This record gives sequence, structure tokens and C-alpha cells, in this order.
Amino acid sequence: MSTSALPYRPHNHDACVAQALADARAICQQRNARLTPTRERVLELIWQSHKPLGAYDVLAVLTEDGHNAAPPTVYRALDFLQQHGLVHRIASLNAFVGCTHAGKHHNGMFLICRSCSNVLELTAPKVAQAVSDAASAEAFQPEDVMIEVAGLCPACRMDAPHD
Amino acid sequence: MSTSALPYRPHNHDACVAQALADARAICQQRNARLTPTRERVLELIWQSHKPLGAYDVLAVLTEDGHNAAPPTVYRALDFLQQHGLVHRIASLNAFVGCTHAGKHHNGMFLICRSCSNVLELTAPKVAQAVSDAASAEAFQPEDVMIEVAGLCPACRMDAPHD
DNA sequence: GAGAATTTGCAACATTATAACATTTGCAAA
DNA sequence: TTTGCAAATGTTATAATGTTGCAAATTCTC
Repeated sequence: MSTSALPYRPHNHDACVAQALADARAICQQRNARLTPTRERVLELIWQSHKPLGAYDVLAVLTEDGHNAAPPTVYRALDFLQQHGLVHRIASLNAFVGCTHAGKHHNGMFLICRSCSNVLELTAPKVAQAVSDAASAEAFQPEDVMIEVAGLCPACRMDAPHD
Repeated sequence: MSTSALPYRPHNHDACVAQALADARAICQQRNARLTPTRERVLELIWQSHKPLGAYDVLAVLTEDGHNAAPPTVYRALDFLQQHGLVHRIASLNAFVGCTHAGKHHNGMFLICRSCSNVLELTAPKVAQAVSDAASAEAFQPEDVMIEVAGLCPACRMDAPHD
């Protein structure tokens, strides 16, 4: 159960999606959580690229599908997927990406390219430790850490005019 | 030009606000930016506590003031204040807090208490360094770093039933 | 199969944010 | 002084995002 995500390089994205869906099925089965058709479809849509997708973008596709969907349909599916660590919400974009470390309860760090919109999720132990230390120094008890870094990904850096 | 912010302890908050406004005036003068009455009033409102305030909360108070304000009035003022580093937007709350390190171009780290809503802004060099290193390792060029930590502040930790 | 719990459908609504364009204000050059 | 420009504000409308509440359907458990 592992997904190797290389959004910044060409990769076989179909395999990427297939893996994510397979992982999701396994995780849900293991937890007795029901990955219903709607939920699975939403997960698949979120995974269609490494660019975050808005709830209403998802909704639009479901509607195209012929699914008689309303906003709560989508938000409920997204809530479910988030609860089970299958997708992350990117607060700075009001949008969602597939989780590349599914199954582990972890707070990722997101590198968000402002040019191509691709997002890379990292787990950076040193960052986590430093954040934890900083919080401790203030006697603050962290529960949820969200780190979003906007900038330029390697590919877009090359394309950019100059620094 | 320094504001010592101790939101988690009792402090003379009037002085806190006065200092923030004085700093803001100085910064704007130095930059030839116009801290107009509306902008100053919005800044004052944001500073009325260390709890983030939503744009529509600000709007409501302006309306009470007798100011004939509409959403763009508030959002423009907030944009201005953000551009000059006088307030920060907390993405996870869609709300704004006064910046306790005004004048310096920095990306703060925010400790947000889920119980009392107070926010403490820190500058944690080790965190910044670790984030920068992690980004570099992916050849990513960071431009804007957002770190929001939700949890329990010292005071609310004590009040809480138990761990 | 009956009853309970979860999930979905559906309508309405709430909140947050922006677009577009007219008007006013502050300031400086002619 | 007045003319002209850029910045700031007013105004209306609308877009984008997210939620509530309840009824119907489905699935699970016994």
C-alpha cells in the first residue's frame, strides 16, 4: 500500500490513480468504512491530476456524469475522504488533492506551484519537529498542523523568464 | 516600533491596540502609503482582540458606526493592510488578525486555539529553515509560506476536562 | 424480515469574496 | 488656480464556497 507521487515529472498517471483507488479500498475495508460509488467517484476525480480541485468542479463533473448531485453530495463525500485520510483540503485554495500518504494520520506539508498549480505533498520530519518545539515553547498543544508553501516548482522555474 | 503580544496572558490590551496603530501610522508614512480613516478603523477593529475577525464582522461594525459600507470597502481595506504587513489572513478560518511583527516582511506561524480562538503569531527561525530545506530538496522555490497550527492554548489546556 | 443506523436526495439558505463601473478625493504640474 | 491624473471610495450586482434540515432510500445487524 504505497503511492509514489512525482507530480513534477512525467509519470504514468493512470497507474497513480489506480493505486490510489486500490489503497482507498483497502483502507476502507480495513476500517469498516463504506467507500460507496459516489465517494469512490469523487476520489477518482480528485486524483485525476495533481492539481487541487474545487468542490464545485467535482460537482460539475458529477452532473456531467448524469449524477443528480447537489453541493452536500460533494461536501459529504469530501468530508468522508478527509476523515479517512484519503484527500487533503488546501485551505489557501479552497480545494482538494489526493493524499499521497493515505492511511497514515499525518499532517503533510504542501508545495503548491503558483504557475502550474501542481501540488506535492511531503512529510518533513524536521519541519514537524521544529513546529512541535515552537508550539511547546509557548505551552501550546498542537492538534492539527497545516503547512502550505506557495512558489514555483522545478519545471515552472525553468520556464520562468528569469529570477 | 515594537508590539509585545501576549494574547494568552492578561495584558493591557488598550496599549496593545494603541501601539499597533502607532506602528501602522509610522510604517505607512515611511512608505508613502495612505492610512485613510476607513483603513485605520478597520485595523483598529481587527486589533480589538487577538481573535481573528471575519470580513463581514468588520463590515457589521462599520455599518453600526454609521459608515455606509459594502463588502468591497472592507476587502479593499484588508488588502491594503495585508500588503503592508499590518494584518494577516488566517486561511483556515477565513478571518484576519493584527500582525504582531508589523513592518517586517515575514511569514509568521500561527498558534490558533480551538477553544478560545486566540491566535499567537510567532516567528520561528528553525521552522522557517526546515521548511526552506525541505522545499530546496525538491528544487521548489518557496515564495509564500503559510503555517497554521490549531490546538489548545495554555489557558484552555488547564480548563479542559483532561487529556 | 424488522428495526436501527448510515447514506443519499433535495431544497433552501448562509457565508465569503469579487467584478464592473461611476464618483470622489488628494496631489502635483501647468 | 485650475487642470489633470492617479488613488481611493461608493454602489450594485453577482460569483464562489459551504451549511442546515428533513425526508427517502439503502445497508447493516439481529
